[in-house]
Parts: sequence; structure tokens; C-alpha cells
Amino acid sequence: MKVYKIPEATVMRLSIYSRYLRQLMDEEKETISSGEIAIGVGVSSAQVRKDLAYFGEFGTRGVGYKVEELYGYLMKILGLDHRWNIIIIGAGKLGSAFALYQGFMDRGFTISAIMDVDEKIIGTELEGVKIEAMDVLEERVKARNITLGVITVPAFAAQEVTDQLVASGVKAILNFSPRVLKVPNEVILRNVDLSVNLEVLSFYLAFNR
Amino acid sequence: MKVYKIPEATVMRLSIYSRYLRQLMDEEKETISSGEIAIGVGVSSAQVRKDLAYFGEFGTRGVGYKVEELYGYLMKILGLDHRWNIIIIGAGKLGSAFALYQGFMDRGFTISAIMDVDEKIIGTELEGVKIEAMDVLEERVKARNITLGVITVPAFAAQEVTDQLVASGVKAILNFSPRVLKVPNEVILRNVDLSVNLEVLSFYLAFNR
DNA sequence: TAGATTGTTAATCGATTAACAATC
DNA sequence: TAGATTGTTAATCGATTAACAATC
Repeated sequence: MKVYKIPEATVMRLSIYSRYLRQLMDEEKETISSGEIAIGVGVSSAQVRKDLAYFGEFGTRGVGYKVEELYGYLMKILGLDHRWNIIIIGAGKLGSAFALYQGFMDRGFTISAIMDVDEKIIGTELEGVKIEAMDVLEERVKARNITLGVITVPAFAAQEVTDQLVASGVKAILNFSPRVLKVPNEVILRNVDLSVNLEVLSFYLAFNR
Repeated sequence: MKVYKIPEATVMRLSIYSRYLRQLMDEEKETISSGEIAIGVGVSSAQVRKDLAYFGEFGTRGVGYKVEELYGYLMKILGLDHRWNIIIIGAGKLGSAFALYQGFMDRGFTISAIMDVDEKIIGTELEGVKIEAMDVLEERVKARNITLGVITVPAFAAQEVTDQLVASGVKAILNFSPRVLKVPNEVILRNVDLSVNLEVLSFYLAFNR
């Protein structure tokens, strides 16, 4: 499995293909062509084959792909063949929303710790996970084998929290705060700006007429 | 203001620039160069100027941009100079999380209606908005001047709900369900897959070693 | 005027699409 | 063998970057 430089768009599509295949498995479909996948998820068949080609040959010429087999390969490629432990920093509106939304659970992610600075909520629980103070962050990350940090604190606190996360040994960070964060090269950072999605719609609404 | 074909990536960056300028306004900075914006949000200065060039000339050569003025232009370009009314369909985990997270409010979006099919929650409130049955959807969309629909129902119900939203006169749809939706050409559709973000991180974690 | 920075054109880079030989 | 569909190469398209004339 040679990995040179995989476009991020390809990775995102692989995630979407895998979800579509999961659906097909439930419908007990056994074989599928790149063309059918393409229609199912709204891309071109060449795109599907190209995306897969980065990782190997998974199909049979003249036949297509075995649904269950390809699904297995995709889950492995995406690293979803084992569980990842997550720590959430910031249990305010956005943090609790993220914790409450369980959509990640069945894709291999477990919320293993939640931190906040607000004395009033420290000690309470969110989805069965106790909200704790920042001073036990490193201890929890190490003891619970947490590799993934989710930042849902206000912008002004984001960089400080990031530094603490990095120091604690977290390997990747999902940043929901509207701040550009500095992290060392070896730490994987992904910025998710929820508002941007609505604002893109707003833009097209405002200009398409 | 000529708008040929604006890359979506440009629109997303404009949204990010605007937020950065907002921050600079709070710090009472008056003038800024494309280079400074670039550093602030993590892109190249040519990128910043190119993005702006799609919409006009907003700066002064040798000087830069007036922070407040550019912010105003960007808000206008993004259609954030007036409010948009939103309807949320599906008040489950994801829908309530979306409603509870208020980050959109101060960017011009108002949650004006929330619908669900579950008798047990119809009639209860979420952030001061009453959860109602689907049969008053069209009535509410028209009476409350709602242009934007947010879909947070389970995958199996997504297409049906979409058809109803389109019929009610909604102009744009933000789809959180993992389904490819069919909508007429004039309706603007944007798919947001929350899980994809975690899965992209999972991919890089799994493969970078 | 000298220095700075914009707006814009041209060059580069990367991703998508089209086409087709390989092969089941 | 004929038909279908993959895997891959080459062509196209679009977006980013570099460079610089315009100009404050």
C-alpha cells in the first residue's frame, strides 16, 4: 500500500463511499460497479476508480467490486478498523452538542474524557462522561490512550488549550474554534468552521439573484 | 459587481477573512495589508488579493485595506448584511445540538421553526422555539419568510423531507444526513458530513505511521 | 521622490475527466 | 468468444502561486 500524496478530497470521498457501501450491505447487494457507486454518491465513475487506485486494486475487470470486501478495505484505509479515543476540551454549547451527537460512536470513535474550566459544571456528566478540570488533562490522555483532541472553547482560549493538548501527547486535533492554531508539524490539525457552511449558502442566496 | 464563477473555496475563505477582520476591529486596528491577513488566517497574500479581486477593488495601493470598510464589503458579499430565517427538520440529537449551538445567531441567522415527527417531543421547546408537526411546515415557511432549511433527520427520511422542504418554497438546504439528495436546479444544496472530519483525521493518523 | 502594497497577468501546479488497453 | 468493467495513461480543466506594472 504505497501512499505518496493523497488529496484530501479523495479521503473525504472514501469516507462517503464507505458509508454508501455500508448501506448497500444492509440491502444485501453483493457486487457493485464504479458506475453504480458514482450514481449513488454523486460523482463520476472515473473519480471512484481513481480514488481507489491510490491504494491498490480492489475490483475485478468486467465484474466490479464485492460490496462487503471493498467496504472492509475502505474501513482499513480510513483507520476505522479499530477504535479511537477522543478528548473534548470545552463543555459549553458546542462541546455538549458534539458530545450529545452520537453519530461518531458507531464509526469507531469513543469520547473518553471531557474538560472544562467552569467550576459550576466540573463534576457533572455528559453522556456518561464526567466533566473534569484542565489539570488532569495529561493524566487522562495518557491513561486512557487518547489520540484525538476536539477543541470547542471560545476563540481567546483556543491556542492555550492547543498547547496543553499537544504537550499531553495528543496526535491529532479537530478545531471548532474560529482561530488559526499553531501546532508542531507532527500533530495533525483540522479546522472545522460550522458557520462557514451556512455562510456559503447565504452567499449563493444573495448573489444568484 | 460581476460574478462569473466563484470557486467555493474562495467563498469559504471570504467567510474566514471576515471573521478575522471582525477580530481586528475589536482590537481597533484600522488598516491591514493582504500580507497581514494572509498570516492571520494561514493562506498566501496573493490568495487574499485574488479572492477579493473577484468582487472589486477594495484596497489602496501602497497602503492596504481599511479594516472596517473591508469587513463591511465582505459582509455584504456574503449576504450577511441582513438576517436569514432557518427551519430545522428533525429535533433529535443532531438537530437539537444544532439549535442549541448559538454560534450562527450573531452572523445573521435566526432559527424560526423546528419540525419533527415524534409525538413525544412535538409541543416542547428548543431555545424558545416550539417543536411542531410536519403538517404545518409549508405554512410556517411562508408566514415566517424562511429561506433556509436544515435537514437533521435519519437517512431513510431525508429525501422525503427534502421534497417537502422544496415544495414549501425553501431556497437553500443544508443537509446533515448521510444521503445524496435530489433537488431541483434552482435550490441550493450543501452537504455537511460531520463524521467525515473525524474520519479524515483517522486516515492520517492510521497512515502517517 | 522612494517605499510599499495593490490589482492583474502569466506560469505552475494539482485534481478531474476522458479514453482505452487489459482482462475477467 | 462477446460484453462488461476495471486500472491507468494522457488530456483537460481549474485553482494557486509568482511576478510585476500601476499607483498611493
